[in-house]
Amino acid sequence: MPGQHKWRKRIEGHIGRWTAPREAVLDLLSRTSEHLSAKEIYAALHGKDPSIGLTTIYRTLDLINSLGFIHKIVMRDGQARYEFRTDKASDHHHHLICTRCGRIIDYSEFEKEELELIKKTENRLSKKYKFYILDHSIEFFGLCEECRLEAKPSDS
Amino acid sequence: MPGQHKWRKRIEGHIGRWTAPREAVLDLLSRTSEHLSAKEIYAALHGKDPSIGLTTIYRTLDLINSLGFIHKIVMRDGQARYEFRTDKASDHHHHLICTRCGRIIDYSEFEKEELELIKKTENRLSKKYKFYILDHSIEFFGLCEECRLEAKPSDS
DNA sequence: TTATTATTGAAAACGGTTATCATTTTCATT
DNA sequence: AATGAAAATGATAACCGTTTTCAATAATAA
Repeated sequence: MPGQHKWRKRIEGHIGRWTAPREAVLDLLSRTSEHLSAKEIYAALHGKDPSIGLTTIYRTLDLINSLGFIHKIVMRDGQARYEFRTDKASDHHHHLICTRCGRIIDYSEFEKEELELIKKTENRLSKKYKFYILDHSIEFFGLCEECRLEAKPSDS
Repeated sequence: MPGQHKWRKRIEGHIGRWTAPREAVLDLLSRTSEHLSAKEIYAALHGKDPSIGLTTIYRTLDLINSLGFIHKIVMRDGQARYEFRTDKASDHHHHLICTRCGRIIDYSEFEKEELELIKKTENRLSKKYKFYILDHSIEFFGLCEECRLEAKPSDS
């Protein structure tokens, strides 16, 4: 199934050998808007093809993360979650994270103002602290609607 | 040594029983500007008083974190670090994190503009996503001066 | 001082992730 | 298409930060 995915030609050839597990992981992540954990990815893929191993999921995620094709988010419980990175600039977004159920909402609204301030701040911080800034993250923590209706706030 | 610390009267009485380990952890965190891990706190305190256990460090950190006296940051490697929270509003700050050596730099400059935008964004996001926002975090990732001079960028 | 009950420390368990290593697969070269 | 060297894989064990368990200890109210 060559050329099936828009992202394939962008990624193939920059990733070592093109193997079934690597394609499967990229395919799965590219199709979902969820922020999947390694275990969740393993469960999904192992269901279809029991020959795939959890170790390879981790290795593949490491690889494509270090190459910048996905984005790794470390949750407050120490578990990592992953999301596909498109090549569109509009892909950039931040997160609302529910501290009770762990749900993650992406938002990319208000980007212009935010981006402007971020850039300005980056410049200033770079100079002042002689820090070479490569990336940033903005996260809001709180309760999603469902959890707010049910619950007492959890820890943070 | 009662009343020795400014923070003591703020905290004592909201923390269950006032025990030696709890005072020691609070004391240590209040004296440093570093972002210590549980292990580092354990090493420091166990050195002076070998009767203190790592378990208690974790439990104490959990307790005072959930009471809001310290702030817990989960690093990208999954390890948590903790910093004391003063009662001053000026305490609020964000982080520059070196992805190579793990060094954390606090910054609180440019807070006015940032805070303004954050508040506005919070309001909009709260409404749009019906999300009750309790906290936020802004982090910049990159290389500190020392690491930039030496190294090839690491993963992120 | 005593009784009650929270807190503690040691050890074992836990959960996500990483290292080990023998086997399998890819792919450039025939 | 067949070969072979190197890369990638999967099962297992190890790792490491954190949490649970449980009997012993210490803090507070009476």
